[in-house]
Order: sequence, then structure tokens, then C-alpha cells
Amino acid sequence: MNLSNVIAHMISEMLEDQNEVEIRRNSLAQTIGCVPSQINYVLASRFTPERGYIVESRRGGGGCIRIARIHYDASTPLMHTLGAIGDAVDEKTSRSHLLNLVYMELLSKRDAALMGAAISDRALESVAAEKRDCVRAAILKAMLLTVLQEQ
Amino acid sequence: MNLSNVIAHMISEMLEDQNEVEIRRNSLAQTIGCVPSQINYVLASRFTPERGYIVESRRGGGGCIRIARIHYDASTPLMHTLGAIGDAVDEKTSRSHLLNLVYMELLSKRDAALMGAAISDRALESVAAEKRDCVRAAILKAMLLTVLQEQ
DNA sequence: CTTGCAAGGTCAAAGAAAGTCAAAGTCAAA
DNA sequence: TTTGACTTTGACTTTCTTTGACCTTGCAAG
Repeated sequence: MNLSNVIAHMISEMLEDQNEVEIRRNSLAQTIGCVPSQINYVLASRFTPERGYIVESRRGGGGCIRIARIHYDASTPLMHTLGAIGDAVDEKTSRSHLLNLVYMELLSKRDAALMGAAISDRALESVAAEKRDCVRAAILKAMLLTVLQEQ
Repeated sequence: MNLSNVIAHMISEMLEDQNEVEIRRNSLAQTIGCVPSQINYVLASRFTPERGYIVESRRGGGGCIRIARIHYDASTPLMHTLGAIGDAVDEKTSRSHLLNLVYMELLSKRDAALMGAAISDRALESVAAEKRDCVRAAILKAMLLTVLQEQ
């Protein structure tokens, strides 16, 4: 496993009991044995708002980094996603929308997997490439709308 | 026996004791003595979802390829449905398949609703009418396959 | 004030995998 | 002999990670 994963794992573990932790960047880097900026990389790539985290920091003497979990609710994010999809969307973007919704706990992993299967290029193979993104958008929106209705 | 078969055999063997393995593409290619992209070819041609495999990968430092096997039992109703769908299916037939699976408690109502939305003529509006049933079949099968995997 | 140290932040270059795609090769069936 | 499906290869692309040089901020002595 690479360094970044190790660090991410470490932080997740700290967050297990409390849903907020404070770390000192330099000392954490030193105990792990990496350059300090790698901590930033890990935070930027894995502890994003999309994945349900807020990261704040203070510089200067006695500075530190605070990482907190957040919980989303309400159907606004769903509506927002619906809007973002528009009339056409590629597979990658669709997947990141789905992931986001999972992180926000508005979609179960299972639902996301199901939807992911439906909108994969693989499933849409027989649709002409020029129309694929548009068909995908229609399917994805239809499914999300269903989720919205079920709440 | 050609190279691809050798590689496929090798991977199958690894999957014999566990039903999930991780490989490093480059090093495997090196030990076998082939170009790395041949591994991709083998995976794409032989370790497909239809044949009961899931392949996932991560790029970059520490990247790898994960291959998992799932066991399909041809006698299950889900498999039966999968067979019944074939290469093309209309909306009405699809819906009765879904209803049936819900009745057999293999699918929750929610899942069925989600799938129903994805395969509705409404969602597939922009697909040429002659291709619609074929696209629908592909989508439905992809989703059912996902359900199968999750069990 | 102002200066110096103690944090943390930014960014871009280099490195490490894996993915894609099309050209060329092989081989068996028609 | 031709054709078409399947293989093999390698150049090029994309994604993710690691590293280090340099920047900004806040505090606390002087």
C-alpha cells in the first residue's frame, strides 16, 4: 500500500471514535516519515467536502489542522445533482455524482452500484457514441427522480 | 498454447484458493515476459462480468489491478431471468420480469423501482426505436448482474 | 513596532503505475 | 487464397503519488 493510503487510513482511524480530530502537520509527517506537504496531498485528495469532511487549519506557532466529519441531509443535493447532469453526461462525471451522493449518505452503495451499472459505457455499448452521453443523462435522471420520490 | 491463454490460466490459478487477487500489471508482465498491455487484453477478453469476474484498478504509484470472481449458480431465478432477457426486451416484458423478482423477494421494491425507471421507454426516448429494446436489455442485464454480485 | 521563529500552504516537476488504440501478426475456416 | 477473428506489440496518454523549494501567517520577544 502506498504512503498516502497509510496516512489516510491513520486519519480515518483517529476519526472513528470522535468525529473531529486535530493534528500537527509537521510532527505527524515526522512520525510517518514523509514530507509535510504529503499530509496536504492526502487531505486534498481524500478528505474533501464531497466525501463529507471539513478541513480547517491555523498557521504560526501552535498552529494545527482540524479535520471534521459532516452529515448532509435533505433533498437539495439531489436536486442539485439533477441540475448538474443536464442533457448529457459522460460516464466519469456520472460516477463522481453517484459517489458524491453516497458520501452524502443520500444513496446507499448498493443503489449507486445499480445505477453505475445502468449508466456504464459497457451497458450503453450499442448506443451510437454521439448519443450515448445524452441517453446516459436521461437514464440517470430517471433513476434519481425515483429516489427523490421514494423519500 | 498462446500467451494469452497462459496468462489467463495463471490468473485463474491464483483465483483458485481465494476468490480475489491483486496483481501489479508491470511486474506480472515482466515475470511472464510480455508487454504490460497484454495483461489488459487478457482481462478484457476473458475476465469479463459475463464470465463472472469483476476487474478494478488504480493507476499511479502503488497502483494495482484487482480481479474478483463471483459464482453464478445457473439454477437461480436471477440467472434464469438474465437468460430470458436475451439480446432485446420490451418495456412491458422487462417490467414483468422485475415484478416477478420482487415477488420472489430477490429484489426490493426500491431496487425494482430504480431499475424500472432506467429501462422505461421514457428514459430511452432518445434511442432510435429499432435499437431501444436491445439497449434496454443491456442495461437491465447489467443491473441484474450487479445484484447478483452483491449477494 | 519589528524581527525571528514556528507553524502550515502552494505549486510544479519528477516518478510510478495503469489504460488506450491502432498497426501488424497468426491461424483456421470458407 | 482470402477473410475474419483473435493475438501480440509498442508508442502514447492519463491518473495518482512523492518530493522539495519557496511562500504566508501568527505569535512572542526585544
